[in-house]
Amino acid sequence: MAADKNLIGEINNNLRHLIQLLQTRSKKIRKETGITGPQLLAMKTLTEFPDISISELARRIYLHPATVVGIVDRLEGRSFVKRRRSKTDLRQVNVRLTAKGKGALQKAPGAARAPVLDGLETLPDRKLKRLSVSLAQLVRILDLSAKGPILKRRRGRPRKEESMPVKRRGRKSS
Amino acid sequence: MAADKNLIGEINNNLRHLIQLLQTRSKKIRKETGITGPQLLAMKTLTEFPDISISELARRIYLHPATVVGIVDRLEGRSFVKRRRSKTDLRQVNVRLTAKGKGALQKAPGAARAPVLDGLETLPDRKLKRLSVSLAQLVRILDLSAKGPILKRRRGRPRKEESMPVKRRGRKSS
DNA sequence: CCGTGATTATTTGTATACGAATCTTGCAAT
DNA sequence: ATTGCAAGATTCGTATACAAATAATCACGG
Repeated sequence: MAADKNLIGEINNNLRHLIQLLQTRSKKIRKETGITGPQLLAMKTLTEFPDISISELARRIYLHPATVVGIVDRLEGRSFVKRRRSKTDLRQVNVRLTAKGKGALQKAPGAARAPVLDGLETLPDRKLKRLSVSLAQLVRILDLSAKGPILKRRRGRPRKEESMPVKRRGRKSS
Repeated sequence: MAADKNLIGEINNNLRHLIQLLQTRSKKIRKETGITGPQLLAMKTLTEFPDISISELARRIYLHPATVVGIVDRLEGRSFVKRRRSKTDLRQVNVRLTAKGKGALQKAPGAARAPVLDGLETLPDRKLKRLSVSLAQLVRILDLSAKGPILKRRRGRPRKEESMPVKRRGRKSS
């Protein structure tokens, strides 16, 4: 068994398995809390960065804006978050947690608050560090491979806006 | 910055990012080959293990049988695979690649054939080994945490069956 | 032989998840 | 000002992905 091939194949396999485990985990959290993993992640992010736009939220949780629209739709449907059209830039829509949303977050059990890492705390620091480094390396490699030789610079500027009701736009309103 | 919290948070973050990168990768493969990542994975698995049941295929690629049904549906729709009801166990449905499916696999570019690891080969063996070990560790921890204290033994027995046309069953046929 | 529970594939329902198209708004160059 | 292009949010279409329910079959005990 060629060492290289097997190593890479094993990594591949473990990645598949890993993703499936995280998926199952999300389902379990949903059964326990009524909130899915991505929804929880979005709300957690909104705790840390209140009132950010859809796009910025998407960037922070590594999702496509179109995906985040759906997640926010569902959260808003349950009154966990609220949308507001930005005053300074009418294209943007800002999202923020409601009191009900904050309450739901607090009621979520520990497993939900730390979306991944139940057993990780039992690992010695050394292995934890190694895991972190390896993951970062993997991400970096995939990232470069994805973006190719191009490297895009992005400057973020602070934003401040206030309220305003939100009217949907886009291709078609039902 | 508390070392522990940050490490775990970073791992979490990198996992998110990693999943998104793999997702994007799958889409790119689809544009290039017309076949998605999971479909490709299923076909690759069928190359290695021809004529296995839906359940076994699902186990091998770490997916829920219900998910695999959809994937096989689409592959069968394009005549890349074929379903056959097992003769020895009428509950099972076996899947195998067609000539067209094999051809499509061969035509898939290198990136598609190694679903993840373009840049990985450039890594020195030492780092590769560390990555593999860390991933395995992570998977093991999540797996245990998912299954809890219970450990289920599964014995797989070999299966051999032959042809037969497939008629759909289940809740309702359209 | 007959019932009972387990196994297998499927369907249904719901939630991600992304790309492409679209509309609105912002911004800069002419 | 006008034109044109970029950025933001949304919709649509498609593909994962899983749990629960369902139907068929199997394996087994009596």
